[in-house]
Amino acid sequence: MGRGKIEIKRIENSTNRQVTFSKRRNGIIKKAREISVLCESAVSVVIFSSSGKLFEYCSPNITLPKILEKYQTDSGHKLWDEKHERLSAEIDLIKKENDNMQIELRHLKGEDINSLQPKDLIPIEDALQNGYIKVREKQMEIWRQHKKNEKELEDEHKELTYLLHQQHLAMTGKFGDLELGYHQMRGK
Amino acid sequence: MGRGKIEIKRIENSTNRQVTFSKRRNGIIKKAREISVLCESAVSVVIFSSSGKLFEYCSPNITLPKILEKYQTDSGHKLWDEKHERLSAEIDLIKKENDNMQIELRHLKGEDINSLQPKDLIPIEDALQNGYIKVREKQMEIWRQHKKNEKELEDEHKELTYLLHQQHLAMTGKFGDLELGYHQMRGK
DNA sequence: ATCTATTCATAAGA
DNA sequence: TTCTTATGAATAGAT
Repeated sequence: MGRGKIEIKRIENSTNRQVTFSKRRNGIIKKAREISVLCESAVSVVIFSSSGKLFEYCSPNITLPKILEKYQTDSGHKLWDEKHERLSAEIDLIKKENDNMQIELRHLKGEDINSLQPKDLIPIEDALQNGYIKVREKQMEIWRQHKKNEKELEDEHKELTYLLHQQHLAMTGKFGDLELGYHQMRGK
Repeated sequence: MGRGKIEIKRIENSTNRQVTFSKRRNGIIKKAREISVLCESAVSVVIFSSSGKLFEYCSPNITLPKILEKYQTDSGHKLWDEKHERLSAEIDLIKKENDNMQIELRHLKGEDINSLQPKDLIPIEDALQNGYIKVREKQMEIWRQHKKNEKELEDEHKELTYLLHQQHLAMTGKFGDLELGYHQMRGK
């Protein structure tokens, strides 16, 4: 297609190569656009020139990430590196952990236990008893602490009342003396 | 380029569309191969037919992941980083869920309850009691079922024993008669 | 699939 | 780069 047929091998003349690149690149992208419209297909074209310049085409109504995601699932080839897999693996792991805990939690709440065997019920029962004992112990401890505080407060209150009374007595006594003296003086 | 010019718009005839797709797809991939050789450029073409079938071309001496990595750095567009972020966010979410469940579980087991307030202990206590009741109920149910089966088996056993006895009596009776007759004959 | 009349893409030249 | 144009390639429609 041109003034002469060319062999498909690297074009040695750099200028020629660049010109041909430019023309053919446009050609490919035009063709890509056409096929995506004519045949409503999703097309992605990514081209780097030998000098490293980037050119791309992607069908409308879709994005390159979406195309590549589909590419991955369809082809089975991994595009996103280990990091992606590590993350996915971690998610799987945590989800599994999650499920196990969910089950354990539900069992402790007495849910979904119909499918359990008697021997599976025993550790659940034990755990519940154990937990109950510990929670009760804690509540008792709090109660005792509360009582103790109350007692201390009461004692302190008594002490203060007593001191106040003593002080009152002392002061009354003094005032009594003063008043007494005063009246005595007046009376005299 | 064909027997007639065509407008660049969706080909309505499904068969035509498929044929055209096949021809043009080959054309594009051929062109891609040619430009990558002629101009030593890196080219990636990914095409999905409207039916979802995947076709691809990638220049030799390079891989799609490499092209896409370069694409990311050159274009600044995120292809999979976005996905990574989504995965990371998902991990965080699940981990949080996990932690909450872990805490709930530990509380139900009577662990880490020192920091709890009395009012926080109450729902835990309730849950433990509730769970315990349900587990005990289940155990009782199993026990009852077990007893019932045992009873049925016993009854059946009695029935069989009885039948066997009856049969035995009947047979002994017959043999007895025979033996009696025999001895009577011998004795005679 | 294969054929072939046409249109299209493009190599070389300006 | 862009335009021109001769020529080979691609392909639409038919078989």
